[in-house]
Amino acid sequence: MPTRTAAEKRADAKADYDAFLANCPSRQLLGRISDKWVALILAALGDDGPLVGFEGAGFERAGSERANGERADVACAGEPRQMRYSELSRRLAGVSQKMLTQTLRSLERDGLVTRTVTPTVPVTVTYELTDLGLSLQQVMRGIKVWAEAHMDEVFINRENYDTHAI
Amino acid sequence: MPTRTAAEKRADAKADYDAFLANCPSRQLLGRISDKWVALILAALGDDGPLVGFEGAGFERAGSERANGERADVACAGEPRQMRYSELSRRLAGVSQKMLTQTLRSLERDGLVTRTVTPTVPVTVTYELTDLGLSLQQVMRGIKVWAEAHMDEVFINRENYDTHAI
DNA sequence: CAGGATCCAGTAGGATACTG
DNA sequence: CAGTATCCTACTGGATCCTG
Repeated sequence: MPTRTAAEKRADAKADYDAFLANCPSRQLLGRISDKWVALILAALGDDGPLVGFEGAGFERAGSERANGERADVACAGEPRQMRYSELSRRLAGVSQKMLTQTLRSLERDGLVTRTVTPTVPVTVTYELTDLGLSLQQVMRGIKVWAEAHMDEVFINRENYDTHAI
Repeated sequence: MPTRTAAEKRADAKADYDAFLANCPSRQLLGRISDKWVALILAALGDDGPLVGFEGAGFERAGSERANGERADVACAGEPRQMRYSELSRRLAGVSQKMLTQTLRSLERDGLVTRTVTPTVPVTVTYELTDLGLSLQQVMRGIKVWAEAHMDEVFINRENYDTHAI
């Protein structure tokens, strides 16, 4: 059958992408997902627990208890990771609507999140990770965690660097 | 003892960093490391093998054979992940000297890589991951791999998105 | 509520030229 | 070789106003 879409042809071409190459699409994709807001959005939509052993059995979720009130807006009840625009906006403190919308659109286009519009009185829009998005979230999560975990160490290194080498 | 550096005071403050907060230093750090060039530099300095079981025993390294000459500049012999400036420059195809130098400085300052100058005739500078850098590389590697692995899927999603929703 | 549309400042980042 | 310095453009991203 001669009617094959470009997508199909690309799919079974199985090109071995290499982000080290300047013109490889994966380089561009890498640039797209290596983004602060992407990391935070994915983390927000996926922080219903560590789910380390995802493909297997028991995935325990991080106890959603944050004793000190302040922000208990995590909203991870039941079958989680499904947030409204305004929830995301509040969770990612300091994000501008432009960046939030723009990043969400990009994620939606790439098939990492789904956007669901519910025609209530004031319209309700929810975002949710797709399976693909979840797979990326698994690795992106690590970056955020790493940053939070090694902040102190980095601080000390910076101080050394700045004072020692003037 | 009253003589405690700011670094020390910060260290045992053990603040629970949260990148979701706008003013948290970890947010800034997250922004810094969520970078295409950071990902590629770390990957280049660390691609001496999968080293999944790093802390444990046998780490097999990816066979450093690239039959077709062209670029055999991977230079992962012996005790690997130690690259010269020019090697990195060649490996990260398309990177400008400015971005390469700038990113390397930043990584050095944060204690992720070490910079070693050997006063040969034309000076020789090598970069190497620190333990801290290696720990980050372990997670950053996943992003590059993910991008390369899911490129096709993303392509299809984009096509659907673009055609379906005009 | 969930954005779309603009405007505009800041900076990321490439190109080029020069140096120890 | 491994940068530094400078210039300049383009895009990032915030602020603001507007709409269904």
